[in-house]
Amino acid sequence: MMIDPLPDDFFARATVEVARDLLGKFLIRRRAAQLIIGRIVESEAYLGSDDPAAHAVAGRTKRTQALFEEPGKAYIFRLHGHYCLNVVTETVGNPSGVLIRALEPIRGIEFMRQQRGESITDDHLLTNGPGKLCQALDISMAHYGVDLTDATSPLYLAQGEPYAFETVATPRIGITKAQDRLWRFVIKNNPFVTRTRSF
DNA sequence: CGATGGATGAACT
DNA sequence: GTTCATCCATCGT
Repeated sequence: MMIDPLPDDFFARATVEVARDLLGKFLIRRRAAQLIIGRIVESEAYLGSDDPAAHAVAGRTKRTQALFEEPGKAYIFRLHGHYCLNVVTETVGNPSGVLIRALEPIRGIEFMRQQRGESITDDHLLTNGPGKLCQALDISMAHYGVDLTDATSPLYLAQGEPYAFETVATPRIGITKAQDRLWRFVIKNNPFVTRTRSF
């Protein structure tokens, strides 16, 4: 049950709602016989229109191609030498998505340590950032456009197990435009969220 | 074809 | 609090 994938219609909704509802869900990386699992504890919504901070403002390019495809697909981009993972939302042609910013390691933590480097001794640092979690789960451009609603994919999203928490909305991190919009969502008091930056 | 600039992370003071 | 290594798609020439 906890590894049943989320259905298509979970993602074919308003992006801000999907971002908030993804908190507590499981991100699952299938590698051979092993499942690497993290609980989503931080997310951000990026809208296809009226959002100056979103990649969608660049229009349909080779980089943003996946954003224009079906909701539930993976949109991955490279930034400063790191990968970042998004889930496509809304409808085909509406280039919206949710950035997965932090995970709480659930299963496969030894694999995550190997991926992140043996110098990482504090488990809180394994997956508390969009680039870190991609490194920890071995997510790369090989997963660009994969179906995150399919349990046979190397990467997908699942309901997870029951988990009670409070949600907090804050401004998004690392952007210079539209900083007034409270489209970052975190699980209150969860130690695996990213540190907030100052500007 | 060179320049630019990030939805970052790590290592500093 | 700060700096800086990082990569490549995109854009200007």
